Amino acid sequence: MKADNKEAILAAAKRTAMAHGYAGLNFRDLAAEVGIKAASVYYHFPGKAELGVAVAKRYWEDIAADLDAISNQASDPLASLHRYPEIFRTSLQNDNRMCLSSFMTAEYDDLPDVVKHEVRAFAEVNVAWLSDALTAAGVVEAVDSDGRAGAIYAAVAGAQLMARGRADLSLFDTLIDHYRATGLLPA
Amino acid sequence: MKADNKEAILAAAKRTAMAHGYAGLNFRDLAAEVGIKAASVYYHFPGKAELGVAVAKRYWEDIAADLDAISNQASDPLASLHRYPEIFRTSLQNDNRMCLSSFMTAEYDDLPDVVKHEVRAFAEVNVAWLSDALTAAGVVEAVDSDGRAGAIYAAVAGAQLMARGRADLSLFDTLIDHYRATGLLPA
DNA sequence: ACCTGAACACCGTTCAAGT
DNA sequence: ACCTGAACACCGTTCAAGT
Repeated sequence: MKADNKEAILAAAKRTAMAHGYAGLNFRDLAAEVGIKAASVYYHFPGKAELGVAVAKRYWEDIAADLDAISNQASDPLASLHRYPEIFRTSLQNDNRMCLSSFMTAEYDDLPDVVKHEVRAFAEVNVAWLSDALTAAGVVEAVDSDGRAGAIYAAVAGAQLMARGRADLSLFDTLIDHYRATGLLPA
Repeated sequence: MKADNKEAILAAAKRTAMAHGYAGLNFRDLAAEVGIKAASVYYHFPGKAELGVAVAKRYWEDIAADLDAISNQASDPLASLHRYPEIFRTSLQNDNRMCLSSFMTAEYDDLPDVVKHEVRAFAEVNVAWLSDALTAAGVVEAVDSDGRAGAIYAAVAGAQLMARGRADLSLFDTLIDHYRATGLLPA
């Protein structure tokens, strides 16, 4: 059990940050969830900034793995693109949680610099994946792929935020449908 | 000066909430900004929930007035629609602040119910305005205008969030350009 | 190596008391 | 009507001490 406590803290922190943000992370509650004392958390993470870094990094690594899985499973780049919104849909399905990175982007002004870097890394991972898929699918010229990828990422993140505000998963699906119908996302 | 303190608190709270969210509002700092003691703020607002309601309500009222001004100044509905992103651009221009409602939507799980209602009102005001403009401009059938309006609102809010994360106003403009190029926003 | 109890400073909030 | 001082509970953090 001992060696797993650091992992358990990270997992609990990830769930908490996806619902309450960086500001919502606190060592006492985290410790209680894991079954240790608040002071013990400091053995694994020297401070809140370092915990924040570890959580945000773990988050984009997990998403990067999910995106990889989509790329590998999909029959072609267009099929991959079609599945992209699933990443954000899954969070909403999980008790109306949201992208940890979107939440922390809102909290930008209150984030330690080291955490900011991991939050940006999440956006970069998403944009890079989308950019590759868009180019491979022949949806855009390679020169324009990053810009279009950013637009898709921003729009899908916005759709997740709006759907969370109404606690309505079907609204997310409707918004994505509209992105497809208007041509932002390939149909 | 006395009668103005409530107004001064609201103004300071609005600025704070646009940078640090509902969680970032605190009576000590607000009081210091206004030049009174923290306990005095409780004379004007019985608690944080009531302050949150007043701030969120004031926020969407202000935006509703801005939207009205756009409608009245613009030569036609299409010109109105073209100016819509200005609303979100202005916040970023103001020290990289963001839409108070987007921030609070992220904080959804930690919001008192009364505050949630005002946050939803903001989205409704925006969607209703967009829906009217879209219909009047003949961009969509009246039946589809609400869905399309929601998609535009979500996408523009997402663009603001992403641009804030990079503290880069020009990124916001680029994203909006892409929404226009792909057809989500009328060109 | 991993955990804990006890303590500190700080902040959100309350409230009885002031003018 | 409007404001304040003093207090309370809570949280992030530290650290000496435990096994």
